[in-house]
Amino acid sequence: MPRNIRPAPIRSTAEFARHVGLARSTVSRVLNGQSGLKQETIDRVLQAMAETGFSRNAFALHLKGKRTASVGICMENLLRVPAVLKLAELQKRLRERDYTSLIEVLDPDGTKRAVSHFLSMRVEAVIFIGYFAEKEIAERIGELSRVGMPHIVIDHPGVPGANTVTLDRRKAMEELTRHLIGLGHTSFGLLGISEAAKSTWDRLRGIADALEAHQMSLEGNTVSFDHLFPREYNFEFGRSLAKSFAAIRSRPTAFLSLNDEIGAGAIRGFRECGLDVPGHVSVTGFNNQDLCLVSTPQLTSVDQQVSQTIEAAVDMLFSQIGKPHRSRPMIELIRPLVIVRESTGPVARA
Amino acid sequence: MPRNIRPAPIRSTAEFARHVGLARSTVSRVLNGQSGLKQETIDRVLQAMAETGFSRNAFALHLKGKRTASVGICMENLLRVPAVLKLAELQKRLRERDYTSLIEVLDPDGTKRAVSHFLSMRVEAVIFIGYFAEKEIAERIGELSRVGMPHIVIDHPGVPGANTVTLDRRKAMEELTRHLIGLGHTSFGLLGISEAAKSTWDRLRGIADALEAHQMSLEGNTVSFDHLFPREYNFEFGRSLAKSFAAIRSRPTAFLSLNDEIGAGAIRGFRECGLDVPGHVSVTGFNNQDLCLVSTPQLTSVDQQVSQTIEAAVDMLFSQIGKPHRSRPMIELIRPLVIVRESTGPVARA
DNA sequence: CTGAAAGCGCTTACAG
DNA sequence: CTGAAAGCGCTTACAG
Repeated sequence: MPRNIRPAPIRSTAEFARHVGLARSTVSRVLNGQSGLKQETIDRVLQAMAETGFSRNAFALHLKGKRTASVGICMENLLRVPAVLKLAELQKRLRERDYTSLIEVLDPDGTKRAVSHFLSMRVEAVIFIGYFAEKEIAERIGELSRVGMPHIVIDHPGVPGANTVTLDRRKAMEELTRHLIGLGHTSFGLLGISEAAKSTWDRLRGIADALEAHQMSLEGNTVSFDHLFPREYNFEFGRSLAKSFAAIRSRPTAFLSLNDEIGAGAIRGFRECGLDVPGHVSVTGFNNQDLCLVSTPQLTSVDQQVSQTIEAAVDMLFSQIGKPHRSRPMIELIRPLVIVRESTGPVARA
Repeated sequence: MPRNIRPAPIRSTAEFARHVGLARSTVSRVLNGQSGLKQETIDRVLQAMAETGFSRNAFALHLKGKRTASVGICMENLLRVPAVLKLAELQKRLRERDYTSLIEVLDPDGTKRAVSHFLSMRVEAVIFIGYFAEKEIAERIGELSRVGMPHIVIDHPGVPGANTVTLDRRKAMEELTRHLIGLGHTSFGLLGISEAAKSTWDRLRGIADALEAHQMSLEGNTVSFDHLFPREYNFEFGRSLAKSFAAIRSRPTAFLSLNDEIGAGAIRGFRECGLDVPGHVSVTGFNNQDLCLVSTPQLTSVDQQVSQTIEAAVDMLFSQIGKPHRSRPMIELIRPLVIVRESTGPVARA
């Protein structure tokens, strides 16, 4: 059956040159877009490329010394929507600069293997997106700095020595808290935000900033029930917390959540207990995901400004590639945007 | 300042062998885990690796003929949550088999460049996730088949000649429609599901299947207002459609949506017009995303069964790698799971 | 344009 | 264990 006879694929420029009837070096020159070639020759080569599906072996190409024009991206496994948007945006911008990207989606403690893969692939830089195990990422940054490999850490603030671009979560929480204080609130419930989780330390500071500016404090004006439930940081976690708060007498009038899922869950929980949002209690989320719109009432939240974040990261990245290594890390904070929706309102008159 | 003097990174096994004080071939044997080496030698090499951060040049490694043990993944740009879950799950399972993955996140019509990149990187297979431009992906599959490159298409049914794993969306819509018929509904509004979008053809067929089994038909028992709004397929689209439906007299009593966002938007739209869900109208979503829980009432939807899908895809993939090319494409349909929640109920008594 | 040659960084027999 | 050698598939001068 002739339809099943496939010509063996061409595996090298030598073979390919023979097939086109040209010298190996001539083919090579065409493929590298060098000048001084007859148009006819060029066309012959390109047509044969299309016909045979031949493609040069990238491994030989880069072995010969050609830049790989690639960067490695370590992406935290916990794939929430904002992280994914960042990845897509990042790859788009890298492609615009003719860079390819190697992506590894991994557990927060799986960076070692990924980075060594990147190094063996001779990437020109390494990017981390997400929140990784503190010790691990600090080690990786140390290793990369030691060999002078450019790097960026996106959204994991506080890694020693790391070039970092991150949303100013402290500022975000400060603004959110100020918004609530402006509505008359003086007692705050914290949902999933606590000193226990290292990654939320800066948010707690932001809340404190706003409180202290109005002669309030974390100790005196915030309450947490996080210890009552397993830390799932999802809709059900928020719902459970809300039900616990609904059951007590001297309940806070405003609630700040770690993320939108918890916030939406809290709204649901309060309403199931007969409390009106924002009539009786105000609730905020974080991340400004689609589900803020889906919630009833729609959820006040904080936008991550993905586009600005990635733009800053890419700029910072290319300020390192091909330049001498700088010992001082660069740090850029992205200004958050508070989106006020229906879930926050004036404190209820007693 | 000595702290700024970094030793120049070691760039080759030759240099590295000199540094350790061993022969190049000995180092090579250690790195390849060959037998017949003194433990002391092995330890010396491994320790020096750790100290210097040396890693073999992957390009030389694979040029020499070592399998790349890599697959290329083309990922549609339109990054919805289920697609991302698939990506993460896929990469995890590939890693378990010691495969690395090259991922390109791209526009539905950008496959050509990505695939040629994969081929030049000598991947052992190519995977497509998402819905691509019909003509483009058909061309790519043709090219890949011609050179005998294993491939899988996930979630784009109907590509000629393609090895395909996809959720049985026809079956899904049939079951969802049967669920509604069982609740007494006989008049259905379609939100974002129409013949116009090639990608929803199979869902329309599924609805027809269920209707026809009960002496109903698409023509006689379904209505669409899709033509009144720009096709955004998001929350606002659903909300606008619902408001249009709310305004008419002989309104359907059940609504089938293209996705969860539209379904949630429809619920919101109906409620804003004073209609109770599911008291007056029932609404369904598709994809079973987190936001189904956030919606009030919670949204009846269809789960994509990501884990089963990826498992089937990986199995199908490895049934091709290293085996002779088969001319008959393999096709596997994944059985969907209807999740009934609060947004669907008995038809209202007039 | 052609053709022969060197070299990129590896691995893998091979003789010692 | 060492050391010299061949070869993977490319590019890039170089002489013709």
